[in-house]
Amino acid sequence: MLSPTMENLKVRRTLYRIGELAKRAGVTTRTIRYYEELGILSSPQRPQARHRRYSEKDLLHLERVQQLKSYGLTLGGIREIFELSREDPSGEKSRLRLLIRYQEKWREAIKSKERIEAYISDLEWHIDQLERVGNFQACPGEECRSCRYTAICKFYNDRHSEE
Amino acid sequence: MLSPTMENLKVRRTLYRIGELAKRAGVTTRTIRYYEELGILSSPQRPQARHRRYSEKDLLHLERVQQLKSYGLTLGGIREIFELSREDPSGEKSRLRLLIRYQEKWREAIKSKERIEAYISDLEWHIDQLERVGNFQACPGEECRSCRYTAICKFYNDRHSEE
DNA sequence: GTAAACTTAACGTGTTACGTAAAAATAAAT
DNA sequence: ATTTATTTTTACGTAACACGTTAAGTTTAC
Repeated sequence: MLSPTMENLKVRRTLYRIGELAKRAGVTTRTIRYYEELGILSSPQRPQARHRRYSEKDLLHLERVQQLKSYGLTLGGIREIFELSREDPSGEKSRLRLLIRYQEKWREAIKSKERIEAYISDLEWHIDQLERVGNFQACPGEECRSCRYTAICKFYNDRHSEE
Repeated sequence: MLSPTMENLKVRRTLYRIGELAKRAGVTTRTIRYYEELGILSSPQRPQARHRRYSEKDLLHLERVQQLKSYGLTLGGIREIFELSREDPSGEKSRLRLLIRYQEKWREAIKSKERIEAYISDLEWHIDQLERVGNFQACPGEECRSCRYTAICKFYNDRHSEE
């Protein structure tokens, strides 16, 4: 465990102003202030309550935001994730609540994944159709009756097999 | 092949006005007109150039829109898909162009899938942390140095192992 | 012939993720 | 001690998205 003095030196050596933090993270200062406003980045220390000063840690947080954004999360979703992280999981009860909320997010993500997998299957059907020369079928369409692949085609077939 | 007369009878028997089509598809009339405006649904026939009349086929198209929406596509993306479907793939050249564009969409979808899979892994890491009682690590954070799971942690470790 | 449904046109809404001044204060450089 | 650069807050602007909501008139159904 490092002494407080050493930690302080270490931190103080790498204090950025907002412009430099922005440059390092590849965003604008507006973005950083906006994230602070949304509660995504915590308000940094300000010597004499003036300009913001950022540490290496703040840079990491900002990069974590970029990473979560790359997953396709909105800023709202990212804030929720960060709120989870900020919760104190020391008590057994709060740890369990936290676990449950992470699991909820997991289930949501699994659903998104399933949706996109259905879309991919759909596209693959079209690609397969196109690869068999001269056998292309539009979906939905009159020509598509023999297809049992998608829900729509199934619906179409069902409706026309009545009567 | 059915005679034109029979086809006409068949079609005429199932002509909907916009309100009924909306009810059947579970949308509002505004939505239907909006889709027409965007070129997602083609303009339906209008006897004496007055009110819109929709066939069973139009209902299928509308349901196809719902399906594509359920995949997470925007209306813009759906329009693009429909534009592909409308292209005539009879010529070898246009069939190939069509194939390529579908493959582009496929690659995009695969990327989306990869993004969400990364997010799921991320969540699973957190859940795993929480399931080991008393061993929770925030990300990013001081406590997280031992983690080699995410890019951020790796970055964090790299930076602090210099010197 | 009256009520219900439809027509177009156009403005409104709420969310998202910032951009872009403006005017004043502060920090850095010389 | 200036001058210059950067940062501060406040606040209006924006552009896409997917419709909602009048409004005022027209058509269709009963």
